[in-house]
Amino acid sequence: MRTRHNSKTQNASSGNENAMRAVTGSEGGSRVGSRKESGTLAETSREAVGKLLRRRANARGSKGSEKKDNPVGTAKSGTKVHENQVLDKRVTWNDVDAGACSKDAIGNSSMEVDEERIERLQDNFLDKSEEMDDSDWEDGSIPVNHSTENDPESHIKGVTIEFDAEDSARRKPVRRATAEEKELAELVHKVHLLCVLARSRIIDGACDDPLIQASLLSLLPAYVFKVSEVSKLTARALSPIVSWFHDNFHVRNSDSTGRSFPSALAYALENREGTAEEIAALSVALFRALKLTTRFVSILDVSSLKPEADKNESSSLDGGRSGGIFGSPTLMVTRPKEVALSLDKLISCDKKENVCEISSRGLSKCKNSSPTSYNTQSKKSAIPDELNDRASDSLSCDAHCDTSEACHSKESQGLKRKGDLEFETQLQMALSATAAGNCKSNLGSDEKNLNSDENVSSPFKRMKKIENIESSTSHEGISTAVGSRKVGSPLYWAEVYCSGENFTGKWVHVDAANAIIDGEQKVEAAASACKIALRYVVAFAGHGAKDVTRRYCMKWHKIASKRVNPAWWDAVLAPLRGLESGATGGTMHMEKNHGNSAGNSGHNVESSVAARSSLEDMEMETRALTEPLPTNQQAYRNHQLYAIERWLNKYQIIHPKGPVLGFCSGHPVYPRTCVQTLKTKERWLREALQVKVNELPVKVIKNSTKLKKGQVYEAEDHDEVDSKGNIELYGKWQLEPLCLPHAVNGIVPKNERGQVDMWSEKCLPPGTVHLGLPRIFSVAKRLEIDYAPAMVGFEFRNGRSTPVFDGIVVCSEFKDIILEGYAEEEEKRVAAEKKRKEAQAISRWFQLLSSIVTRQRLNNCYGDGSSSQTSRAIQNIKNNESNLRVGDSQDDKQSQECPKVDTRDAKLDAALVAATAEHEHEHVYLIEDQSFDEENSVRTKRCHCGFTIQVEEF
DNA sequence: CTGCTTGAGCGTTCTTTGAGGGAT
DNA sequence: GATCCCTCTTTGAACGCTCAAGCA
Repeated sequence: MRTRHNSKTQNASSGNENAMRAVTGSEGGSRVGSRKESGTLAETSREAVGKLLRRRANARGSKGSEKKDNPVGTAKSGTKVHENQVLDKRVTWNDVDAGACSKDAIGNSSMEVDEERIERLQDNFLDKSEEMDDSDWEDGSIPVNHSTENDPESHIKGVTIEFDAEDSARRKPVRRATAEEKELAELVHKVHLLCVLARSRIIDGACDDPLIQASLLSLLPAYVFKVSEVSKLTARALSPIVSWFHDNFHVRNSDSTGRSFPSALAYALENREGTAEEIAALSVALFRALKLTTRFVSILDVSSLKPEADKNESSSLDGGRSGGIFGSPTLMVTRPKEVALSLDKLISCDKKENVCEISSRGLSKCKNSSPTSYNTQSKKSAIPDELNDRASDSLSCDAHCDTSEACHSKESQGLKRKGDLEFETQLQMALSATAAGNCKSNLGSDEKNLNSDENVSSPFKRMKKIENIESSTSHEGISTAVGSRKVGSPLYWAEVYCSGENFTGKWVHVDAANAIIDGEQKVEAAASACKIALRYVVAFAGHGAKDVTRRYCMKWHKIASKRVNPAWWDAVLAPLRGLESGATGGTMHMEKNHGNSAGNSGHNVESSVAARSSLEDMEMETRALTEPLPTNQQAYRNHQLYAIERWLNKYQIIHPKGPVLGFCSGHPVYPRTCVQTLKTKERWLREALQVKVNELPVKVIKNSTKLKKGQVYEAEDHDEVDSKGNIELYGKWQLEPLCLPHAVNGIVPKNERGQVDMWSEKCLPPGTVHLGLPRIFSVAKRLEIDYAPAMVGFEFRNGRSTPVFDGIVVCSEFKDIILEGYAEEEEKRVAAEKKRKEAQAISRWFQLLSSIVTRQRLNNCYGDGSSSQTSRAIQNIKNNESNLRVGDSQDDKQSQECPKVDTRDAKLDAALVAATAEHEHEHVYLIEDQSFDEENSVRTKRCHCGFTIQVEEF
């Protein structure tokens, strides 16, 4: 009885009604039910739910096969049941939604569900439900909603569907993003990118605020000032200032005060604590105040370029973030509950030589000896305090600082959020991946390692346990990993130009908030641990920007596909790049240093800036060209640098076969530059290239296209299936420039079809010209000059491809003659065309006037009420005509209702209106009232009512 | 958990050179 | 009878890219 269409209508039109009814037990759905042929929706739902419950009771354990061997009824009834499930799902979601307003209805006050998210889920579901087949319906257990147990009817009406996660995952319909969705995602990505770029420029601008800088300088102890006096700045020299900054400024739980960024920065400075963004900005401001060439660097964490990516994330990850671009960590209003957990753990274990560690001793000393820093934190909530403690402890690499203890300490205050656990696990993983074994010296014993191993697993297990607990309560089908993602992630830092590094100078990564110097290699791992896509790392200075992703990204091939079209991105950054290089190169400090370091006083500022910029570009280029070989084969499919033969497509080949750069799963890896594209002879011809004599095809592939009937017969007759069934391909190295036969004796060399294929100008036979003019072939024909139609391509018309011609090809010597002839011909043609049009116009006028006269005569003879309509129509035509001649700008409606005439006499106007309205007036054109304009051959006839008509006389 | 293989879905690219019937 | 002009059935198959599932 009911069809899918029915279901959709209900979903779309009465979802809320269903929800209300389900929750409150009201009769809100009766209107919907009345649309059905028999039974209300409620009844149908009840019946279906009952069936479902029976089915589950009878056939539990055969979820997958339920559809096939439905024990209840026919396929039709199966559809019916599924449909009710759909309705019930909506009911449940709406329950949740409604529950946000009236918790008592649900009785589950602990349920924290983002309404927006639910709406999106509903929308997604509605969208998808339209596309789903019957096979896509999911089964689910249906416990009675206890919240409504007071209502006797609600046992059935208020139904909660318990989603079987495993089942739904297994049977999740494969739905791929459409082109439209992809386009939308790309647009959102671009807009988001621009927004975040603009935001970062604002931050960068705020870092230049002289007041902020002066305030920071006033706080600075004398010993730190030395850094500004160093002639050849090195990363190590930055250590004291970074240490001081780290001790005095803290990342705190953000509050959305809604301040503008500059005032928020001032506020953060005053309180010596702020968001990660603010603290990073303050560090940049401090460095700039010390006349260090400094950039503000940010990971532009924007919405995904792919439509599905965000959806997947949203369904499984951070609910707060998942709301598209607005949930991003680079919010205009900072997100709540940001935890100041940091990368401190990472640095503590990194013993890399070029990393300047901040001594934990110094920190603890500072903690103990300077109570001011604690005083400033007195306003903080307990959690950030504890987290700071934890972070500090971890920094000191103390045995007591491990995550397990953090867990335990946290545990003592109640259950830790699953998100925090997840994050810690991720951080642990990143830590172990990036700095495995580096802690040995501090930890001192294997026991510690064992401990740490245990600790890695411990929160993980715990998290799973919590997951189980939460899923068992099954109050919400949505992941509760809220806030787990991108917390404490490295999103902002500074880059300080150190002229004393690397002989030529170097931009050094400085994350003052986390007390990390020169930790550029750790950014990727840390970002990965925090599930941040490291797609765009942009450095800002002087309101300009430069993409420095290459410096922080070791696996470019992984992110290249996640970045926007490079041409667009380059165009966006083009105007900013100049500003940035201008700002980072023009300081006195730099000039002095460069002069000293280069030891060449002849260098001026501009050249040094250019040199610095190009050196950095070279550095990043070098990184691009020296990317390590991927270890998995898939990565070679579209790798920009490397290729393996296996992933080439049918028109590609490795030539020459060398050098072999390495091996991946036994496959030799070649440079991508060795990949050559092959084409057929005909295809090369289009590029004005021909295969050299005696060259054999480098590759032969099967022609899989089906031959037409005639061709098949022909092929069979001549036994040429093999020769025709293969496609011979040639490489570029087998080619030479196209050498077409020269035109001789005014004869154009043609192909077998008697034409010239004009794929490009290069395809033109020597001694000929292409005249791409319409109808020019007739001139050549008339002048008896040899020519060939110029075919410029194909187009599909009426289901088949047809050649497209554009003019002709003739020998050069006839070009002028033909063009002259063409000009004459065109002149004649234009004249003839004009003549024809005039004749046509005369003919049409004659027809029109004859018609009018005839109608008028008939009207005079036989006119009565019946003809009034025609008469009115003629009248209107006349009136409009007269209006047009007057050039009145009034609109049509007005001209029809209140026709204007040549004369402005109001009385006549009124008379005309009256006459027109009553259709009783008959115009009379007296000869003495007529005038004739000889110049234009126009005769103007006037009626005594004021109506005029102009007639063209020939 | 990661990487590989395989299969499927979807979008893009490539293909490619009339015939018949009515009017003039 | 020759020639011109208009309309008809407005492709569809292969390939490449991407993703998900299954497996090791």
